Amino acid sequence: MPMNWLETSTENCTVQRTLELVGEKWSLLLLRDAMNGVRRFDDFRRHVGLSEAVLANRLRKLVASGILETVAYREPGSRTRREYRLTRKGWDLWPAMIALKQWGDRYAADPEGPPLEVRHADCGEPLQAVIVCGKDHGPLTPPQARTRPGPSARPRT
Amino acid sequence: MPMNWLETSTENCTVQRTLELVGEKWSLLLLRDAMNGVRRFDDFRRHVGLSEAVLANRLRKLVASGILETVAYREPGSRTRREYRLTRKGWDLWPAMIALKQWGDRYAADPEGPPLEVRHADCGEPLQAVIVCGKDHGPLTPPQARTRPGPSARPRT
DNA sequence: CGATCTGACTTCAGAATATGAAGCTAGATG
DNA sequence: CATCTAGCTTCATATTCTGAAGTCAGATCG
Repeated sequence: MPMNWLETSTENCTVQRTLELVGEKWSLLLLRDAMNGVRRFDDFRRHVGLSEAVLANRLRKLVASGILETVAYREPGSRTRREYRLTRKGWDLWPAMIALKQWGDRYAADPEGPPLEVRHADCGEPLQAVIVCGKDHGPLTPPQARTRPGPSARPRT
Repeated sequence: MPMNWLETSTENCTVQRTLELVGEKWSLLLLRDAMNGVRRFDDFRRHVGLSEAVLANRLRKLVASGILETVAYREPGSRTRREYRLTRKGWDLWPAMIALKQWGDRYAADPEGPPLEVRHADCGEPLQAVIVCGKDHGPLTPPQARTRPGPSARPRT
């Protein structure tokens, strides 16, 4: 069992594995749009602004990993088509998306603010991503966290 | 002012701007390592496992955007060198990192668990990324959020 | 004082990935 | 049965990444 992070193999790092699924160029932007209700190939293509070849690849990959699923739909006067919807697994990336948006709102927004606001439906206050612990202590800051090797920590080869 | 997301320009989207800074391949993995105490060029290179050319580019970009800063250090018997440390702005990506790790811990970990554990120093409970609102209602789920165009929303051209 | 070592890069050729445009396909519709 | 369209594929070109080799400057060694 490695004693510190530099000696620990990153082969089974869960951040790394997450990024292998959603960390490619465009993937998180597709999920941003999906979380805002976009579902169709052409809407993704035009709104996100990526090439069709890459879009088809990314959607395939997100479906294969269970983050999106295809659902048949039919508009009157058109044939059956498939749209892409977030699964539970996909929606579980919502806190990460809000956390990225929150950072961008603070450090990268236009002076007037962000182009999209996400608020609590009940009270109208803006959302925040915070870190708490299993006993609801928090919000926590990095110095309040303790990091240790986990059960699958293996030494770097 | 656009009425819905599909008609809204993504040019000033804060998620997109965040990903332009940290969404390239390797960037978030470098920040993962930085948050775990890695500071030196060669340690990043060996532990993260990317090429030196790309590492130099990424570090330059992260320093240019104020996420990392270089600090001179000197080990006895060596010349002065520079190490890379997270700034406040860089540490503010911590909730996003924890949120990505949390998703990976749930959906992409080895059966035994993750190779790294992050717990509350005081009570030992694992950390969680949760979404709350400014009045501390929460944790919130996607259906409890309301999304609207923000102050800088512009129509798509 | 010249030779060697080391950490931190830079350069470069070849491989992988993205872009933009054109083409294909299968069910409507006229 | 010819045309239209959303949803892909294919392909040539451009960008980005990889792996290896080379550069540089300030130690230390002999």
